[in-house]
Amino acid sequence: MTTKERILLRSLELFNEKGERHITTNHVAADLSISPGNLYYHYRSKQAIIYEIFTHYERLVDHYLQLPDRALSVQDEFDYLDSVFDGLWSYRFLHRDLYHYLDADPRLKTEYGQFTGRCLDRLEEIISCLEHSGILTFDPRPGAAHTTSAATLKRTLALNVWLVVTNWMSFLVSSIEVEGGTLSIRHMKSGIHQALAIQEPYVTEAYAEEVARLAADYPNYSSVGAGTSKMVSRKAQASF
Amino acid sequence: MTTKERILLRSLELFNEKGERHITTNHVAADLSISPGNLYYHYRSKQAIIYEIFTHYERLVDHYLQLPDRALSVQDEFDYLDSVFDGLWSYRFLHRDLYHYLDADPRLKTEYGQFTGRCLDRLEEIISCLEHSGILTFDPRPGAAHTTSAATLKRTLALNVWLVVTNWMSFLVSSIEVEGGTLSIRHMKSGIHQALAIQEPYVTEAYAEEVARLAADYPNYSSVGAGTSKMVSRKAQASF
DNA sequence: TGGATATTAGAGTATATACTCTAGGGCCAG
DNA sequence: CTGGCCCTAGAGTATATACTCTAATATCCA
Repeated sequence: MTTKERILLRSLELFNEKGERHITTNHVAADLSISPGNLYYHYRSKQAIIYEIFTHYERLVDHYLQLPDRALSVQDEFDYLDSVFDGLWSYRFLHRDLYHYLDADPRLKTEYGQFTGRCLDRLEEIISCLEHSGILTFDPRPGAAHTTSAATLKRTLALNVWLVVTNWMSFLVSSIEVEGGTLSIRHMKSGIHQALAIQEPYVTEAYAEEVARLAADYPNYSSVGAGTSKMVSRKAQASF
Repeated sequence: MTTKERILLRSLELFNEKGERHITTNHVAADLSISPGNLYYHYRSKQAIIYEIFTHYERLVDHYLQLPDRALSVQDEFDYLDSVFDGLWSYRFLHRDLYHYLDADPRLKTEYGQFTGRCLDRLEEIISCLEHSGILTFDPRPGAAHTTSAATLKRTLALNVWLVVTNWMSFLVSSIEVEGGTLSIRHMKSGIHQALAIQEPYVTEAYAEEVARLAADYPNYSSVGAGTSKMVSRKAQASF
């Protein structure tokens, strides 16, 4: 592995572990037992390192969201969610300070905006494929409210899934008291249930059971961490 | 207004406008035409200022989410969403660096975790009230998939609404190219549609129309900003 | 081999910024 | 008055940190 690659990789690891704000370029250099000058020979700024990490992240997620050349199964949907959560986890520092990075680098802001757009398009296509496979349906059903067109519905659904998935970790951080104080990929994956819940009303009866069965393999939010005490122990104590 | 109050208020304004990272305590002091020493006489650290802003924010949102002593109307639901978005907007700098603030201040982390828990409880109660009013229903419907209990459904729904609402702004920042480059409360409010969309499948037929009518008053995401070109111009070109 | 090019070292710097310290002014109770 | 106390000024500091500069060393190719 070249020095340049080592710098990138180790930066990512340290940023994820300790937070980018706390890791100086000198830290990274020291950790790799190279000199600051050396680091700056390969990357002209800390910003440049972060930018390159972003491009890796985007490439990874683009890759994950590719559509196969066949109909989609329920398992496929789980694989999508699973791998996207993996990606988010591997680059988790990015989402902790996203606003700041976009604010500091106009080029990044533009490209990241395009990336978001691409992801939403893909998500919408995936949803359409699942509809085509008979797993989801957006046809108005008897007794159900249907004031929105199916197309709008799918676009909105895609966006909401994206919002939940990409912000699941920040929610965990702000609500959970994890044992040991550190989040793990296991906690992260509990977000799959949240994402599924959004589409649940659109799952056809024929596939409902399979979805539920596959979902059971993933850790549940309330089981995985302490949470707020009320979140865990509460049992349908709703006021009515 | 006392000097202490002026410091807090102006800090909030500057943090929101320019970003907390870019506003030093010296900036705040200079802006108020007071000395740094004076500022530190009232607040022993920048952290302390931020902490106090947090408590104001939490008090405000707690206030917004109070349950009235009567049945809830559709209008009430819109009022909830509307005012929470107002709150998020007024304290928007908090959500830009949330992770960092919680990381830097354990006391804040604990209290914010409790705050999140409270909000989710309130949201769940509101949802239950709306169900009681006949606006929402979680009864299994013919032809619909129903593998989850109504109680779990409501809790999950509350959390998803919370996720979408609290992260709507960060999505806007990362996707929209706003005219003039600055986000406004108007952009923010377009998130109401997103939040509503999550509960849409549970709206009873009797109230669907009223919900749609009231929603029409709020700006739509695609109309309010340029967005990614594809987001705007695309017209149901889904692949099937 | 020898010269050019790529890489590395590491001390050093410029700047930002949160915060301190001392001194003094205004105000009010006694 | 006057002594004490809340408030304010403002110069100053300690520290962090992104980045530079020069010189030395490795590597590669003719």
